[in-house]
Amino acid sequence: MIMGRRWGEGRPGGRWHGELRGCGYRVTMPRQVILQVLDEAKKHLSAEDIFIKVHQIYPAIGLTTVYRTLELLVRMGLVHKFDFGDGRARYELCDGNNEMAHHHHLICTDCGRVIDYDDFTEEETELIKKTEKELAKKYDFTVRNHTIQFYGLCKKCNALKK
Amino acid sequence: MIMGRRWGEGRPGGRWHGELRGCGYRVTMPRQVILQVLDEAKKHLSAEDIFIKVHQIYPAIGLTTVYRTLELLVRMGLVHKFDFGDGRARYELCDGNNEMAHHHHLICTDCGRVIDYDDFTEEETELIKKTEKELAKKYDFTVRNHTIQFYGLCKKCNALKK
DNA sequence: TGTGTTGCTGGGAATAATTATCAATAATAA
DNA sequence: TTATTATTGATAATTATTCCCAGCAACACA
Ligand SMILES: [Mn+2]
Ligand SMILES: [Mn+2]
Ligand SMILES: [Zn+2]
Ligand SMILES: [Zn+2]
Repeated sequence: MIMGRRWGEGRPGGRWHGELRGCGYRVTMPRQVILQVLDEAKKHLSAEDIFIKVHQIYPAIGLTTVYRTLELLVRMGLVHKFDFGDGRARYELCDGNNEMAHHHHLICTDCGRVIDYDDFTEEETELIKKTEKELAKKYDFTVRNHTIQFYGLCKKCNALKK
Repeated sequence: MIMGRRWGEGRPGGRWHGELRGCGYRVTMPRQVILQVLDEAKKHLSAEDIFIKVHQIYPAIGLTTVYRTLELLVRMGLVHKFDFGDGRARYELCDGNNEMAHHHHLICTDCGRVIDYDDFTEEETELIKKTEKELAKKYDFTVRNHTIQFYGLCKKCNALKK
């Protein structure tokens, strides 16, 4: 007797089968490929970036579906949506078991460069956890995630100012 | 002999005379009124909110000028620009000597409610300062300010889920 | 206190990201 | 396999923000 294997298991985008079904959503090709693209991405992508990458794997994809799916994944808490101030949203898979660890951002207000930053000190991680707990208690607010962004001037723009 | 008083001094929007002139900018009515409105605001306003309020004081104002001025003030570091994920930017006067102290945000991903949060512990404030210093050194990045936002479910939406 | 320079403004048009519509399609339960 | 209905994709619509440019006004310098 062969052990049953759930559909999509082992396939790049099929890893999230359980997550989707668990929330009562259907496991469709667009959803799988979008998740696969997000998973393989090493940096924050815009909706259009994602559309282009998905299109190479699954040409039938529509831009609307990309937006719709991203919104869904954000609601599900699987994806982070960021705004770096350039008029388009960026998306990153939340740190699960995968590549991209949770990180914060340094954003240059001059040239728009974004630096990912994830080598937190023990102290930092600890304090954030503690703060979240306190906020939860004080405001009766269930914290699901957070964004921390530092704005200023990057190395290059700093030099240019002098 | 009467002590000279700089133009606009004492007037609500004239408080920033020095800031503007110091950067080589002209002190115009739109700029003064926009700053006055931001100063009197108790909460984060959208560009349109600001336009409407300014319009009551200075009806000749144009929406374009509001956007232009806000961009200028953000570049000058006098104003904070936020994105709460509803498609429109929000603006708050940076904590100077004035009303609104520096604060962070709790954002409900369900209903969009935004809670201002500014009763930091000594520990929190300290760590942020320390982190900024470390980042400055490590990435050669001049930190000018930061945003910290916690996403999750507010009290009301939490109750509704059950 | 005039006057010239030029930074600043306002209205309207243009742009571009995101959403809404809706008939066709395909995932899932029976 | 078949029925149900969530999901999709093309297109149109929306909407925040930016561009453009002729007229205006702040202010440096008389
Ligand atoms: Mn990132
Ligand atoms: Mn606020
Ligand atoms: Zn830069
Ligand atoms: Zn809520």
